[in-house]
Amino acid sequence: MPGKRSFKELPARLLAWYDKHARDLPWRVSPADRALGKRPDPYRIWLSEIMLQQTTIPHGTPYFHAFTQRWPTVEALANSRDEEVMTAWAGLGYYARARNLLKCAREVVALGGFPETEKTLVKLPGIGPYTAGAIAAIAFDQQAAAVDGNVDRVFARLLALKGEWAEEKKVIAAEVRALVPEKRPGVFAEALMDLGATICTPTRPNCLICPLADMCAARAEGEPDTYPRKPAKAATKVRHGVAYVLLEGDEVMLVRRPDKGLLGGMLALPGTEWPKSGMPDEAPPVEANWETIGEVRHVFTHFALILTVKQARLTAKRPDGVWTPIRDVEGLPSVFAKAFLLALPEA
DNA sequence: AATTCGGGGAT
DNA sequence: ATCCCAGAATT
Repeated sequence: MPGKRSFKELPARLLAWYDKHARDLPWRVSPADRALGKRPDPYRIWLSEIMLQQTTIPHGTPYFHAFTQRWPTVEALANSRDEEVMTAWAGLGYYARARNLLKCAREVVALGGFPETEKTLVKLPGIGPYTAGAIAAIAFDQQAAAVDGNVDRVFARLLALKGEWAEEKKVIAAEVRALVPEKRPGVFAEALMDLGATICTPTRPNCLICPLADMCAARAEGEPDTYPRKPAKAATKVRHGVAYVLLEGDEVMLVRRPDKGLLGGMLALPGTEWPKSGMPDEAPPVEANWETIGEVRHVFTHFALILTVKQARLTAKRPDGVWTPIRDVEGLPSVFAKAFLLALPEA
């Protein structure tokens, strides 16, 4: 049995591959343009990294365009009202990211610009180990590692890691840190992610065209797609709730959810709690002639929700709501957007 | 170390 | 149905 594989040639091999096969993404500077001295805009790199946390590029990209058009600079974003940013983020999910985005923008402006090192970046709200490394490397050419889900998968296979996944991830982080080249560390970060996204894919990796195939222990074993070996996830349970569409004239009553917890800080339809078991036992927000207009099924990370939607027309507005003309409703998270659509199918 | 936190697309 | 996605913050 040979000893631990050497990845001495890995960085050069990977960079050569990337020079030819880099994905063209809106926030990126291509390897060719980098060679001409062009540098990415730290604001755009930061924004894209936050938006793409646990989010696919097809889903995040339209939001990236909308944000950069509306807020071209971190100063513009920092000066925006919280509600505008939450509305623009609606539908993208993980709304703590949007709250932290604004906090971070304001801290960055107070600092006079983005800090340039991993150590300082990671102190900012919404920036964790991955994002700090990615920004430091990609935007500031720091010799930092950016270990995302792609990179975890690539190295789980290169090393054929079979142990407990939480421990193996630490092994991977150390391995990647040791491999980051002095020159073009940002390009190296992008290249590793692209390899995972386009060749070393979760299912059916295309080892035949992989530039690292000869270094890959999982490839040598013959079943690379069985890596990484992650623990099984718990089954998602079902919860029930009721959402209310209160109409008065041509306006609907919305509410602003508190900053903490699920859908924190977002606009919503008023409704019951969603108890972990059983049916909600709360009374409707007002006495009215409630009509059940449908049911929405929506899957969150930890549970599935069956939301009964009831509608009533009032003759006087409740004072504690955010009354909004029906045609102007925007900024609802997906579950409430679906529910509202039941009431206003033409909207 | 485990849990919370969204949403949509691919398989 | 299950897994995955340029993960971070909280408990």
